[in-house]
Amino acid sequence: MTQPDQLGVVFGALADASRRQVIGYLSERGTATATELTGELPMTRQAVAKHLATLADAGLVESERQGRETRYRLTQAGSEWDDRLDSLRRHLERRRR
Amino acid sequence: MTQPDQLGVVFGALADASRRQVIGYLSERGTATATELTGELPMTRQAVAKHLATLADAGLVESERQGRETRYRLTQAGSEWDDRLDSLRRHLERRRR
DNA sequence: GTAACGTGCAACTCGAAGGTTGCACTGTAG
DNA sequence: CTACAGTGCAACCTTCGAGTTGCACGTTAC
Repeated sequence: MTQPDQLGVVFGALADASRRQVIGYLSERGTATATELTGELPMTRQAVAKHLATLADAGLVESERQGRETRYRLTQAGSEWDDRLDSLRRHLERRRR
Repeated sequence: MTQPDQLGVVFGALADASRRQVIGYLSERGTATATELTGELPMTRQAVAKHLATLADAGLVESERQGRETRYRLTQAGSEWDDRLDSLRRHLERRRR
């Protein structure tokens, strides 16, 4: 248990609904800044920035600074998880009825 | 965000390495009691029991009391996740090299 | 009946997670 | 050059999660 536990970090990142929402948003829009995302979530910019940092730690998101703004986008792993999340949601829908 | 968030509960349950270990163990053995599992993990029986409760809340595990012991086993959803975890681990292995 | 086993419940500690505010810094627009 | 937009950093608060100990209760064995 003293090992990195990559899987745990990823699941931990995906456990939060706000972060999954960010993934969905980035999947639609391609890229976004923390400030832009703040308009979509009921929290401050700094809170959003923390979520983005968590997603980045999990390797689901990457950032690039352009001038005075920092743009975030999904990594390959992040896109894959966006797809898996869709599948899972459909799976749950089916099971529930 | 005030909704049940099933997915969040499941991911939260899977985020812990000990709990993923329990899932693997139940997948191999079929069933186990909290006391049995305590032999496999570096923690007390009560801690294991809490993990099992978390897994049960997520719908990954179910329990049945038989006399003085309570036996746990994977639900259908739990078995599916055991498979997905295997796939994910292989996926990560490939990506890493 | 009594002793031992397996469990469940409650109270507690400790650290991390999610969120906030305040401020300093760096670009860009006039 | 000045003002403002966009960040990043740090301190703080509060809640939750993981783990512990202690104890009471039902079940099996002798």
